[in-house]
Amino acid sequence: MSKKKFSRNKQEKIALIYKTFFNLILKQGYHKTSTNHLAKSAKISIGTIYKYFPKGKEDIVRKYFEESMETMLDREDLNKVNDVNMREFLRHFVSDLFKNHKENKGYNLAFRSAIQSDKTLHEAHKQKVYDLFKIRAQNLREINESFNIIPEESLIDVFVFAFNLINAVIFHHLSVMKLFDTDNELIEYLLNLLIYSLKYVLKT
Amino acid sequence: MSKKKFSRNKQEKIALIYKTFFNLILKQGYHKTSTNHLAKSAKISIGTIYKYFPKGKEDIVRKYFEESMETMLDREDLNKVNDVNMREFLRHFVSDLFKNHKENKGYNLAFRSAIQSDKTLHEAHKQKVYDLFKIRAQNLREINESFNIIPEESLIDVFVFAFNLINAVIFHHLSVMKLFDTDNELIEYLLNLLIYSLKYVLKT
Amino acid sequence: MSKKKFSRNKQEKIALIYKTFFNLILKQGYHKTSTNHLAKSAKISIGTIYKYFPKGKEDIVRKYFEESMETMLDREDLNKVNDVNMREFLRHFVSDLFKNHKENKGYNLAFRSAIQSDKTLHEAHKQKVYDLFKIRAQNLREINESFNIIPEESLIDVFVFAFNLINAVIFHHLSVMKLFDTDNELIEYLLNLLIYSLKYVLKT
Amino acid sequence: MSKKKFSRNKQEKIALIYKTFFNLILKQGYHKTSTNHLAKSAKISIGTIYKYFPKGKEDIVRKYFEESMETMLDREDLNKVNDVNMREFLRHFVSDLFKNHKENKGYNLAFRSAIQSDKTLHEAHKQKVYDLFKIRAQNLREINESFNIIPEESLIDVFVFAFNLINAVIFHHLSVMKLFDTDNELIEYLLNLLIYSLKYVLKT
DNA sequence: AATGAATGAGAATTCATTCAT
DNA sequence: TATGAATGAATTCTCATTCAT
Repeated sequence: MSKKKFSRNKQEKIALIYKTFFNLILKQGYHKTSTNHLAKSAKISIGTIYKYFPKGKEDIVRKYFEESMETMLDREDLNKVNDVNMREFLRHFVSDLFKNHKENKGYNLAFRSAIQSDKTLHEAHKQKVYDLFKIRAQNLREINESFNIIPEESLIDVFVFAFNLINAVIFHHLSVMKLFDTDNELIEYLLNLLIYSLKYVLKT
Repeated sequence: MSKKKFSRNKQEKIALIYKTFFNLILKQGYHKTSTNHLAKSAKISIGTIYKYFPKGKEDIVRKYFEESMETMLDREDLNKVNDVNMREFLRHFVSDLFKNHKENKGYNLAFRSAIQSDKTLHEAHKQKVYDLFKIRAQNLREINESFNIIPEESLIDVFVFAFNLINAVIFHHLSVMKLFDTDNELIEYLLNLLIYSLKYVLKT
Repeated sequence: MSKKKFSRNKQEKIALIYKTFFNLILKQGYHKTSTNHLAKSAKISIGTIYKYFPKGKEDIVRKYFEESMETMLDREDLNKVNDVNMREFLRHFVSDLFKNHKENKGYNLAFRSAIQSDKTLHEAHKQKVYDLFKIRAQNLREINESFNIIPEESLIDVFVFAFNLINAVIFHHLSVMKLFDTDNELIEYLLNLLIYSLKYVLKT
Repeated sequence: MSKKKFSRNKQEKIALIYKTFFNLILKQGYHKTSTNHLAKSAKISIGTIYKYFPKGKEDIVRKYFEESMETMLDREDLNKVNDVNMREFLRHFVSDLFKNHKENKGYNLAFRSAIQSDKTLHEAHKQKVYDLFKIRAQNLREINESFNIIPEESLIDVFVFAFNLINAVIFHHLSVMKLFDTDNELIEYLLNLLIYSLKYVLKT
């Protein structure tokens, strides 16, 4: 019981750190948001922050991304792919990204801001995205034979590319200007964009 | 005459600062590039940098932005559209953005970083982009009647969207990995992407 | 308990900063005493100084002023005047100013320098001095009826004048050359100066 | 002719430098007034300032004082002293100081501010005052035998002391609060103060 | 586990002064 | 003589990170 309670406190504190940190980034930008400032804002000691995130700011951004991606990519249905529901699979992919963005709009804006401000972070993020899609690509190739025609590297590259492309559109739609009347319209558009891109890049 | 010489030196020095700064950013990222470091790299004294750019790094980015935006807006060939070949016009648009990105990668990185901690710059940038496309949209509507069905505002929005989308793809492509064998292939892909997006959003 | 210990260290550290700072100023003058130099001298990190005095040198002077003025205003013996011995009261006044000057010479030097570039501080100082003498003047008028002929405002003005005059003499005496063999001689001289000035200005 | 013209230009430029410099000090304080800032304000090149004042700010303050003192002390009547007109001699001394202060109030305030902000300047000023009164004391002792009773050093000290005392009162009167109804009243008061002080210090 | 005082490398910035033109 | 671009040492100040309590 005490374990659970501690763990809940821990989770609450981490959530508070994320929330405060990303809010500050949104207000002041990544660089001007210092760990000390974050500690004061969150009314948590700087020591506690370094306990959960030993590498400081970088760790906060990194871990936030890992957590949000891992929950998203752990969906069961994404692992059931066959020829018939390939389009459906991609639709899920797009739709999940969109949902995640929509639900965590503020966080994701701040996250983007952080990544664009810091080269180390940017590189680390790129690597993480690559690693995540490597696992996914390997999975896909195990499950669905039709993917074996494509070399693993290419498959990963295409996923990464698609991931970034879709994120860019969603980001633009959510924060710059709304171009689509309904969410479904946007998702349909993104899906077509994705399929076209895949076909183009994979030359099929 | 002596005045001219001074003024030439001044321009050369400013050009040197720009060049060195954006190269350093390319290597190390924006916030790891300090003004002192920049001075050493450019073999210029720190005082000289602060003479021309009193607010330091932010000023360098902002002034380069102001200067380069003027040239961007003045490009005659892009503002003169004829109805002979719409696809050709859009290809120019894409190809130009691509060239610009390739040539100014350091600047673009710097700009993305600088924008985070400088809301005025951010707004100025958005405004400039909007103005740029307002002119183009008006041009298009004058020359090609089919655009008159679309309200001017929507047309501008779509262009801004396309601009950001293409920038995102190019940015991603350049910094992450090469999915396209040649630049022309990428441009062709982007062109199709753009045309598809325009059609979709404009519902034509 | 741990809190108390922290708080004691904090006060000790602040006291150390004051002491070191005013000693350095005595040796080198205000503007040649840099915060880094101060940190090294006090064997304290520069960060600690900026923790307690976020605006650096100006803050050190200002905070010391605020703290010391409170003590100065709180001196009971000076605020209790009886009519037994007016001359004795004025001697206290002079002697106190003299002691204060001798003990806080570094601070006084610093203060004079700091005031030059800080109008708020200057005004605050003038106000404090005024308030200080307002209380004394009121006291005097309550106790000694002969002062009731003089309007309160005039009485305060005369005190402020005397305060500044005596400070000027002491300051000059301490920093330039010794014309008086003993401190008591100087005090006696100042007392006569004061009494003569009061008589002259008040036309009594 | 050309020589005269140049020389007039030079004098005008020097006057302009004094005026601008002391105005800036009055506004911002001594330290915050940089030579570069001064050059811009006076619309004179920084090189020109360093031509006339090779040691920069320090030189400006120093030379201003020397010039104003030398004109003041060059008065003929000051050199005609005898027992009878000793009081008259001192009255001249006081009255001249007061006139100088009144006519150059702004400059003198700024000068005071400069000296209080900079130890080197302060020391140099003290030395200069000492030197000036040394010459004067020697003069006096040559002309008027009654001064020979007093050792030279003491005589200088007393003059310096009196000079500072009177300056302090005048400064206070002119810039802090007016305590005397007419100038003559102030001068009479100062004269008495001076005579009393001299008597006290010289123990005669 | 939690705290927050303390650290100090290093970034930003100023300014007196020089010197080529 | 006059100019003002250029210099760089010295200063102010920030912030990620550690560690004793």
